[in-house]
Amino acid sequence: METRELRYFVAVAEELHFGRAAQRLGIAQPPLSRTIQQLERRLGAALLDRTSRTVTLTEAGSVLLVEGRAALDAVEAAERRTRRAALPSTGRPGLVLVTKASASRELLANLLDAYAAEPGAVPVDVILCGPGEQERLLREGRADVALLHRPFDSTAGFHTEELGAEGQVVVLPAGHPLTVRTHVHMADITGLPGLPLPRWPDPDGTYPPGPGPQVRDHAQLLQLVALGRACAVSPESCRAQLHGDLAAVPVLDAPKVTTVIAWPPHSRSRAVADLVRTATRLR
Amino acid sequence: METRELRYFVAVAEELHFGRAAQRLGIAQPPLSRTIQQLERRLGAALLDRTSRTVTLTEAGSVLLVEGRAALDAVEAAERRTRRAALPSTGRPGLVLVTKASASRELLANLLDAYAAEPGAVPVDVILCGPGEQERLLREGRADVALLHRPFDSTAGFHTEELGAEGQVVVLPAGHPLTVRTHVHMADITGLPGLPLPRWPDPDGTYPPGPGPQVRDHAQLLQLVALGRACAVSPESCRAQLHGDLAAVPVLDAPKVTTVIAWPPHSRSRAVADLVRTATRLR
DNA sequence: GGCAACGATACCTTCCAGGTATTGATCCGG
DNA sequence: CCGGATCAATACCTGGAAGGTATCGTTGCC
Repeated sequence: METRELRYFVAVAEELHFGRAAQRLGIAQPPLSRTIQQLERRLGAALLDRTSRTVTLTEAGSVLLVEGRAALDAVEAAERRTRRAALPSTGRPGLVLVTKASASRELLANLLDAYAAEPGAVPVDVILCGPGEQERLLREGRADVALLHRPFDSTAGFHTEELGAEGQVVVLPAGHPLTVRTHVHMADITGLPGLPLPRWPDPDGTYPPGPGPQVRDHAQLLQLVALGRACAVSPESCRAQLHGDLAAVPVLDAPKVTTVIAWPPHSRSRAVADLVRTATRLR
Repeated sequence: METRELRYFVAVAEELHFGRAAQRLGIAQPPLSRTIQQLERRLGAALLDRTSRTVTLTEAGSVLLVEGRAALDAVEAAERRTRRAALPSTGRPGLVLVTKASASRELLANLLDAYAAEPGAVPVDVILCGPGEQERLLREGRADVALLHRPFDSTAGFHTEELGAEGQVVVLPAGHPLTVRTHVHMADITGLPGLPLPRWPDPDGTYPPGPGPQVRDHAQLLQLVALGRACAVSPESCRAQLHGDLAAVPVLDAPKVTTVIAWPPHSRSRAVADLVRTATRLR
């Protein structure tokens, strides 16, 4: 199977429309039809059910959509990492680390400082991104290591080392009645009148149905809390980012949040290994 | 990047010889040279340093060798899983489970029985293979789920659930002086006169240097122990496979062996999910 | 029933993958 | 120091496949 065929199939499977898929790929529709037919013949498997009005995925087609995306990601990662490895080493980012913008500044700073002090340390670029994006960046080879937070982020398919665990707090508008408490339980905050928990986007960018405002990142969320439109359950370390309008109260029975350092399983880079070792020593 | 280019590059990188690589690929040498040149131009990176006598990998080339192999595995897995999904469901293996031939028969039997009793269970094919092969089968899409044993097997790049842990025993020829002991420590058995620990092959099939006989699987190993040519440290559960010529004594300070069930991170299969759930309930 | 939408087919053109023959560089034995 | 052997690169040719345009056949819909 060639990546060209995979790209074509994924486009059709996502659009479920040969014309639009062809347009997206920048080719005419007939060659696209033909390529998909060849692919089906070669695999000995129908991938799409087409009437002259609708296109739907067969069972085999859904499998190839999922597996094919993963394979394309892997190819893209190989290409990107190779390109990076070929850049002149002066000034090239030796390592790209990705983490959530909302993550603990302290842990990250400690890690970067400690690593920089290691013999043989290379320059580290830090990418801050919204929740859920880190895994994609790591899979696509845009980053070498990530700081993830279980159970929010999935560590699917990566090597990981745990760096630490912390409890969670509920973030409330300053002056809210609950802020006088030394601690609360989950039951105290689900269904607080006027302060629903927010909804985060699914990996595909859509929001699950239900009450609560839609948020895209942590800054947005804190803004909404300050406005009295939501409350939030967040790791303790976010307290460092709270300003006067916000208050935090520990939630005793909220799940512990584990910070892990994650990297692609076949990484052969000495820099990644050094950084991970530094991180685990920090613990 | 096309998979054809990747396959060609990997062949050259492994052979470090254009002629042999071309032969292995079943093409002539000139088109191979040209394809690699195109690839290098497109990546903007030298992958190979060639004098007219020797070929060596550049830094970027080593990166592409590792990443490219992973990408090719992913493509192959996509292809194989799609083909499987297209087979007529009557009699088709719904699930392929791979485990070491030496693994506990009991756990596997319990798991298969419990899963078969689930509503919606599909037929499960079991592949037994030598140590170290499971990860490859899983990565290449030849299997859907594996039973691995930490710390022997790496769980690199898979989702896992722990199923249980066990201690280890030393397996000795019956009648060996140590067999009268109720337990031993590692120090008692490293350097037993005439009974060295065996050497297992590396992933590439070669053996590390050193003393001790080379073994390829557990049956070989037990044979060697029975012959009085080696001793072995193995998980407790292997006792079920010992016959009269062999004896086992617990090793108190040997690392615990954890049995885990592992599956590819993007598996969307309900059957895999059901099997994993069954396995964790068994625990 | 006619029209619009949409995938498949037919047919042509271009380009590239692959083959053969050869060159050019380097190592090595004498 | 020379001649042959080795090995990658170059030159050139050919067939097939990828892509384009025009058109057909089916189907849903007003």
